[in-house]
Amino acid sequence: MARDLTKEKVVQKAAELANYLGDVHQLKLKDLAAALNIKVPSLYNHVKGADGLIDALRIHALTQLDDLLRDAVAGKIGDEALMAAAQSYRAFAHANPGIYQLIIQAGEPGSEVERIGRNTLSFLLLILGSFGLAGDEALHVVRGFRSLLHGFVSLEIAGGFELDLDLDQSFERLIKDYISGLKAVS
Amino acid sequence: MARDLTKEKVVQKAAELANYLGDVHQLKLKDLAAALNIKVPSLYNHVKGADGLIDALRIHALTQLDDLLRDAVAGKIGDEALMAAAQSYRAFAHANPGIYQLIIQAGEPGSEVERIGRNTLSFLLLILGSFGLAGDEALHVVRGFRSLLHGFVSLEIAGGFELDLDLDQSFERLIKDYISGLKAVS
DNA sequence: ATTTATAAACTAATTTAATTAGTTTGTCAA
DNA sequence: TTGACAAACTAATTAAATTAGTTTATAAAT
Repeated sequence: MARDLTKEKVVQKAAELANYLGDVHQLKLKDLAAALNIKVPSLYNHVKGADGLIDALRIHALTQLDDLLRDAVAGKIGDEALMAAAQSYRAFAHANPGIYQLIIQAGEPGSEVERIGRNTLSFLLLILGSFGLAGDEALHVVRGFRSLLHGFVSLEIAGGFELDLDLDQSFERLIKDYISGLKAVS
Repeated sequence: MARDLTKEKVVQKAAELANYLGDVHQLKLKDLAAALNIKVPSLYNHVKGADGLIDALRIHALTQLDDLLRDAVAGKIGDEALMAAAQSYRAFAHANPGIYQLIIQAGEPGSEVERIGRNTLSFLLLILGSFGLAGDEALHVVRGFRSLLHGFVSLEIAGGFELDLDLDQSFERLIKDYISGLKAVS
């Protein structure tokens, strides 16, 4: 019965379904198995149960985000690089509403998740370097920047912004205000 | 068997346990019932099952946050009011790591949750008014401010900031940068 | 061509959690 | 003292995840 199902295909399908549902925790192994035309226990040949699936999805999401950021920022520096990073971060969240939430959990020391996280962090530091920031200064600002991005998109995805007011404008305004704040201080 | 157990006591105990566990979804009805010395089905006399409990905890959290903000800001205006609001928001999150996450979900139109949310929003608008912002301008900035706050504290609670670098400093820096950004534009 | 090893499927059974149905029992008010 | 009700209970059901043990298709080795 060795079919052509792989771990990658399982995770890919899980991501699709989770994004369709809008929340990864609404996806049940029963639904995933059905979508793959197998029985639930057969999933255990590919992922370590529900928890293992979540882990795999987290790695999937972090990898994809890292790729998107690097593509979006390529060739840009300073304000333009920061804005491009911000826009692609938000685009990633919109395209992945169901699994987005998985990216905020820190990885265990030594884990794959931690490795990818550090990778993305060092890339962000590179951008801030082009912006004129370094050392602890830059680390504080990376935290701030991540907070902005995560806060906005997670509120957006959760439906936390109720008013009838353009979200693109709110987002751009937020990033611009923050960037000009960075300049005001330095 | 009419004991002196009330819905308030059930919700209060649930909040304690959830905050102790650090994630409301790790709290099982079995554990809550045990802590209250009753059997699981008896919980249904007080809350509408697991979902009803979550709703009640959300209202509990939103109400508490609204109170804390009003207390913290009382008598302050401008920069000082914004900073006080930010610090008390973060303090709320630290004191309520398990149920904090519940506050970001928007309420159904007409619901209690929506009512409290609007209340807090109008209070924040009041602060921004003292800061010199009004209209759509102010609404965009409220969104930005909420994003900052939520982003920072949720990353913090989830362990998303891995580096050995003072978090209080990162937070204060973030708020200050943003405020000076607001001034730079206006 | 046949055997053998293995990966990946399966069925069946168990565990945990939430829920529903129906029953019992204190307390309070008529 | 009786009757109503709220709040507890037991027992049974449903849903989901997991584990154990079995079967089977493919692919490599004789």
